[in-house]
Amino acid sequence: MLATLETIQYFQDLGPRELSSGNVDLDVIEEYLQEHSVEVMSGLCVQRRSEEEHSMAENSWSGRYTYEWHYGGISGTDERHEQHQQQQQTWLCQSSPSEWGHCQYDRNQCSDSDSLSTSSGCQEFPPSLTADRKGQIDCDSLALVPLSGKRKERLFHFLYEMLQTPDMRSCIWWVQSSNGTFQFSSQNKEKLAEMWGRRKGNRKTMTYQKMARALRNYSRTGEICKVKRKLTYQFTERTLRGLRSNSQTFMTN
DNA sequence: CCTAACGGGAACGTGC
DNA sequence: CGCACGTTCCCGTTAG
Repeated sequence: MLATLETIQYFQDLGPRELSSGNVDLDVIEEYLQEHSVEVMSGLCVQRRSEEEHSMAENSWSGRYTYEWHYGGISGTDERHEQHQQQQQTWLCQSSPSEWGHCQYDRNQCSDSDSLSTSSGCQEFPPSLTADRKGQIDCDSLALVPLSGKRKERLFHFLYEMLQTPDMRSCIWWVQSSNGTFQFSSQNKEKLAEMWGRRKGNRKTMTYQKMARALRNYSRTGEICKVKRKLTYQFTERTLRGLRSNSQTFMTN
């Protein structure tokens, strides 16, 4: 929590010029994220352990998908679990079915970022700090980073984290955050891929091509699907729900 | 025709 | 050791 706020402050401290120009050194951001993500998680775990000494085992996994992991600090009590479920229920009710075209790209809904002049109301690019700050940065920033311990962080966690990081918008941004559609920058997608590779500690440099292959596999598992639009993907409803409820829980505790 | 992006089979790596 | 699952490699295809 504290670290999350510090993170926001950190990016704010970079100054408006760098933020708006998108020229912030991505290495610096990555370095910062790596350093602090560990702190965030360990901090939460320590705090939680002291609060709920006999809660569920840390990092127990109850489902098929990684986001169904329950950190000790998240779903410790039945009451919390209920709240968690209610949250999901609420989310389900709020999201209109029409927003979930089951990964069918609908030109009427989303304007193509290549033709930004066409306004549809759902296009969230070009990235405006105000749009993001009022809607997302306050609640989700980096909360999903710490898939600590036994299970490796997965690509879609990383992407979601990047999508919540304002300064990564030169690499990746929401096309329509309400339905989980996001898009990679044609210019900076390789940079993002490299960051992913380095975070995983790969021997070889990760490329967008390889990262996209991993993304395609998500369509089989129903976690992310491809949108018929250049460099654009969509978190499935289930995935997005899991990601959001996780980050919300972090913030509210 | 060229290039960027996509698609998918198969090999590889890793945790259990 | 074997299995399951996620990642990476590689190459053909598609679209602009």
